[in-house]
Amino acid sequence: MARLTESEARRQQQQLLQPRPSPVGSSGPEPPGGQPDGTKDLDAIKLFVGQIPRNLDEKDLKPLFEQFGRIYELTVLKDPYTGMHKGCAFLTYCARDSAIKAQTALHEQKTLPGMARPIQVKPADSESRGGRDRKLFVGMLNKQQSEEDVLRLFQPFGVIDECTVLRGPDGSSKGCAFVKFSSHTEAQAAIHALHGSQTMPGASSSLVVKFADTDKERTLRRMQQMVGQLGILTPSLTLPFSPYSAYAQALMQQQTTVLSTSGSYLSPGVAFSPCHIQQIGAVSLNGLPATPIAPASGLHSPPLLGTTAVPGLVAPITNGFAGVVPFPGGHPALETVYANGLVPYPAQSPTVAETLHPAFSGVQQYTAMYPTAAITPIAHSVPQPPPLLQQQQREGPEGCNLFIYHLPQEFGDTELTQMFLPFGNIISSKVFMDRATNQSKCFGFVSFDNPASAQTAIQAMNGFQIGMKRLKVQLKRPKDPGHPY
DNA sequence: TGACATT
Repeated sequence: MARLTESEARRQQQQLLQPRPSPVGSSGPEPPGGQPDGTKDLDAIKLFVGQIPRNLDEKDLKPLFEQFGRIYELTVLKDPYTGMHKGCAFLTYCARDSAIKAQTALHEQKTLPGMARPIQVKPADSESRGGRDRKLFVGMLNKQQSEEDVLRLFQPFGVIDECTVLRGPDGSSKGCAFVKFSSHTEAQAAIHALHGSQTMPGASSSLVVKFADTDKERTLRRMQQMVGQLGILTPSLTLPFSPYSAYAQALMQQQTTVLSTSGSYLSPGVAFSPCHIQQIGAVSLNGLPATPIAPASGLHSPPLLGTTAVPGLVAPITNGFAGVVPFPGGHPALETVYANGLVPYPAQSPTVAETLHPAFSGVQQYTAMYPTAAITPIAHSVPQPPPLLQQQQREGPEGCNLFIYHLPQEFGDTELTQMFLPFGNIISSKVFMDRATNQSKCFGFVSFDNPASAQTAIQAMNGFQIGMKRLKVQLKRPKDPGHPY
């Protein structure tokens, strides 16, 4: 009964999150009541209201709820496609207190005309899940510290709903944890008191306590890491979701594919399984100083470059790039670049940066032509260990083979592959090595299985800046420059 | 600067 209502609510909320076409006619002459009105408390609670008669819209409901305080936002849920009233709403008061009053007074207490069941008024699922309002990320823990130790550390600041130390596949701590308080205020207090307050034995810097990333932020962070680690100079690094570079876009697309392939953790209604948490942890930690990828740990041997320290399901891409990060020495400039995601170039203003990147113009065009088909093979190639290793040096059909010059010295086959993975199905990729020195010759080949992918890659990557160089990406010259006769 | 599937 109440169960049913809840799961229904969840479904409805999920539907709400799906893209919906612009409302057509049926929502009435009034603008939908979703416009935020005034300001709300930082810790305001978004309420889910269920068991509303379908003939009542926002303006009909307003008086009922207004008696508990000023309404910030009230939105009746409608079917995204039919625009049909779904019999429930989201309600946010300006004051947190009003929400509590309304819940107390109304939830299960009153039945609206025509309804078989009493009205439901309770915090929306989004209030307890997915949001970053009371969940903390804790980094720089001692790897010996267990959930109990973390609890002990955080208990003084409030009621803890959940505490999870992130662990690797072998069960060893990753030196970080999630701690969920019962309220935003408690979480905030813990941040103030604990962040940077102490350095755990064995940790490389002081304790990190911050609100956990939302899914969006996590995705963005990962994208930025990858982009940053590639040393791409792009002003979009600080502008969330600004579709600046075709490459960033491709990465985003690819990640979406990866994420949805590996499980439904993007779906707000689905609780993370411990397994997912571990995978997410492994990935999202990359940007933090505590990561296994950080130069502190044993990544200083060239053989590790690009050969994913974590040959996992979720993050071969990330790891592959991450492998490029720590340059053992001899490339201070690049190291700087990769570490902070910016190119140490005289030109760092967005304007100049843009002019440096012919490839960045026409992003929309790129987006439009980015074929869905090109994404699909990625989904296949990602979760499986890449079978690319053996099939080197295979040329694709004419028009599918790229010649790439000005590769960073450190780029190996893996990095090359991963850099071009977003654009299509790669048949082979090869960085040429000087056989005497075993050093890269800074050029290589990538072959796609279709000419469109090759063209897309050229569009996006030719002129692409990595470190101090800009890539040259062209079609490989046809095999026989002469003629068959 | 360099330059098109190598030993």
